[in-house]
Amino acid sequence: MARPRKFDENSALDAAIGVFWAKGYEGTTLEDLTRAMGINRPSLYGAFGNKEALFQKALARYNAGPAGYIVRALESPTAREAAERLLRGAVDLGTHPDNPGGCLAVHGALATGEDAACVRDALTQCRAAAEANVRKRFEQAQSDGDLSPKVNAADLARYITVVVRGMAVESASGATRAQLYQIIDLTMAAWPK
Amino acid sequence: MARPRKFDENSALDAAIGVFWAKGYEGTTLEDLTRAMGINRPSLYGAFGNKEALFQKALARYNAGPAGYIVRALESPTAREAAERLLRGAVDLGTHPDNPGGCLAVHGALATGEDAACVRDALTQCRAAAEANVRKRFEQAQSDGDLSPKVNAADLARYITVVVRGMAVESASGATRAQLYQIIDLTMAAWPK
DNA sequence: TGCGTAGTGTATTCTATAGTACAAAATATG
DNA sequence: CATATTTTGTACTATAGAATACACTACGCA
Repeated sequence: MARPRKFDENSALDAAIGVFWAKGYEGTTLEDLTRAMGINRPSLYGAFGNKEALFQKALARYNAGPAGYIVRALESPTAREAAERLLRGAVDLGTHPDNPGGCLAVHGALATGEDAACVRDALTQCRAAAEANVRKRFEQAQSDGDLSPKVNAADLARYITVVVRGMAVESASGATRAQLYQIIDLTMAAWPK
Repeated sequence: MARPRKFDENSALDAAIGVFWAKGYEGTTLEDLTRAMGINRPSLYGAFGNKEALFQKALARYNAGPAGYIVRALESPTAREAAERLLRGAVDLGTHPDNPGGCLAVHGALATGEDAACVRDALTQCRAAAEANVRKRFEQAQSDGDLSPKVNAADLARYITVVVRGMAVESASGATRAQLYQIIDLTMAAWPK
């Protein structure tokens, strides 16, 4: 019962994700955002609050969308398969031609000034949560019997996670999909027997 | 034959390294810099040019100093030992209590706006150069006979490098030294026979 | 001892950027 | 058809941050 939105909130968020991903939180200006989202400033503030709130909403959508491969990978029948799918998913996402390189959770705000501390911390938590999910999946695998109980699940999860994040850094440096696929094979060569 | 500097250029650079490392290039303000360096703005501009030039000088000093472990590691007698020392050096540097977490080459400017593109590209090149040095060392090892000629040296170098950078991201999330040492063991388990 | 040179300190300028005021526009409902 | 309500567009404000003007200071050398 009022003037309707001219834009689709989710499409606008997708555009914002792209900008934050490519330029990082601090490197992104409101003009970058309004241009990419195809809306003007008051509409952005009306719909999303402010720059930080927009980032948080974009991050939530990123986790549900592009980063959804993580949850799906962890649903694999075995821990080993889950790890392989995690690695492959990270490469595919980070080198997809339609995306900026790497991963929003790594590129968004790794080191920042005080103003962006909230955003930086949100990403840190986001990465920690992902790692914790991997660990839990590996612990489950130990209960299931498809992963040796002698293995330290936390260490193994951290190892896979470290490789995923290293590949995100590497794709920002222009590593190709084929090059990163080779990393997966090497990484999995360390998988415990 | 003029008024002498009140400050030591290298000490000032060390302070600048610390700030850029902790907050990233874009997250660092000139006030952050002048406070940490203990000098005022005109002195900074007089001695270093501008913010970007200061960063480049700081990066050069970082490469020669804190990141000097890379070159030293590559002087190890065997490729395997070089890889282990690379990994250990990265953990030690990235988790040293006197340092910000991680690595300046990763945290300094991974994704930026247009203004910081030069800095971002300099770091990309810096990382690429490090990786190339590792690859060359591994190729040398193949000539020396301490690394199988069947191995793809570029892939192996990229693998080690990816782990190093992933650990840098991880230490920013608060991973401890002990936790990252475990990663080294796992990483080296993939070392080719 | 005076002068030239380079460095320092305060205060300022200029610009970019996050955020907003306000009026016009567009719809649903009475 | 009128009105309440939300969105939109233009223009603005406030502020922070990079860079600098200018006067003053300290030292080497003539």
